[in-house]
Amino acid sequence: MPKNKKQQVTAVPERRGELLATAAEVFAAQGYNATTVRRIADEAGMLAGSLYYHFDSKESMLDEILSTFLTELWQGYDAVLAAGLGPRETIEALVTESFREIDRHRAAVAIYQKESRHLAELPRFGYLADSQRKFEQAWLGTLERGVAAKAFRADLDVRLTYRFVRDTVWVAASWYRPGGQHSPEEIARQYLSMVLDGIAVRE
Amino acid sequence: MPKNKKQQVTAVPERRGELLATAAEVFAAQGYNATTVRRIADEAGMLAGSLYYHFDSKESMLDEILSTFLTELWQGYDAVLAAGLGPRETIEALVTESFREIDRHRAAVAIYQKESRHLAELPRFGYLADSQRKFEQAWLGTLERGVAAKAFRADLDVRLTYRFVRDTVWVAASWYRPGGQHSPEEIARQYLSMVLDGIAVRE
DNA sequence: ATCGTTCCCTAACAAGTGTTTGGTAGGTTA
DNA sequence: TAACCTACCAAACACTTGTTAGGGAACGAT
Repeated sequence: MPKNKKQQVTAVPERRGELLATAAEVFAAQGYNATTVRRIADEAGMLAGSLYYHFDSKESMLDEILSTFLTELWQGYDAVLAAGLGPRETIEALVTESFREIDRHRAAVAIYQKESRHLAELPRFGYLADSQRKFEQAWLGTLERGVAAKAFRADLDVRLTYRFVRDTVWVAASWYRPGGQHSPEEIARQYLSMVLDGIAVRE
Repeated sequence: MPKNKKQQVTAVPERRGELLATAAEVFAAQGYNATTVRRIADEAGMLAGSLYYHFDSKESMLDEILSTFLTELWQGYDAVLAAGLGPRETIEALVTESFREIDRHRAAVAIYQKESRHLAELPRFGYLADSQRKFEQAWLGTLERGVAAKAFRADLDVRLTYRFVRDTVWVAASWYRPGGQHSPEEIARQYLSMVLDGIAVRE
């Protein structure tokens, strides 16, 4: 029977979270493969070997960063999808939620963008592929629902539109800086205005 | 005085181009740092050391791939910008040209997307930063010109719009496959329709 | 005082990295 | 035939990589 330490009452030991945060920053800035554990340790003010007191391996750090992010992301998404909104409102809510996630997990999103494609092939990161499927289902389904309900144009290739929308939202993690000029909600508003109504002036 | 061999009459020795193409494919698929020269040599049917008959270093392969791509890109862009088109037509032409470049240099574009941010800090790859500045100037300038001419909406943050447009165009390299269902021109048409007019149905 | 736990350091390991050196088969030229 | 060039191989180099083993300082609990 495991003993309940005082520190373990908080879900994750504090130091562990700090180390994951700095690791995520370095991974995001330099790329996972280009990042050495010595670099992470440097940034954390310790030596490379000491990281292995907290983590099994470099890969398990990456794993924990990505899975933590995806878990939180789907909490938000599932709440939106379960709300029974119309297609346009669902898209608006998904976009807004996405920019909020970027605000909270900027580094993790950047890593996900760069590495998920080839990571998904590894058995350990199979949940990345699962998540991507759920993702496509949610967005594509909502777009198709919108076309059927005549809320969205029928003359656009819906799969192409899905890709454009998906990519534009998430790639924002590469330039977004928390505490910057625009709040996540403001960015979402601008983005939705562009995608829904276009940037051209209407005659 | 260097002798002019028959084979050197063609600007670049053929074998060199083949090797660069396979290197670009592997770089794009696995990332530059995650790619070993042994893997590239494998793919080319030779041994790692043999690559150094053709190239100075792994980095110089990357350099040649990216600079070749950017040179061709700017040939196309400069032609568009010099044509004296209106803002909307300029955007349309830039987008179309961009998707054509993706069609021709898919691997190079994918590499550029993934690696340019941290590569630009290296002196050797300073031209990446230069290119990015020119790029911003061309797109942002055209958008501002369009707002002034009342071709584009004035209530959108033009810098935010620039980022969205830029990213969505280039990130297409990550899913685009030459010879697929859509031609570059068709993709450009759909994309422009979305960005200019929006996906919502107008009342 | 002793024990156990937490958290880190020192020092090394084996595997993999980009790169170099010397050699050589085969074709072309003189 | 002899010299030369092209394009590769074979084998090694120095270095970096992720990871491990053993140890020890701090500290609260017993």
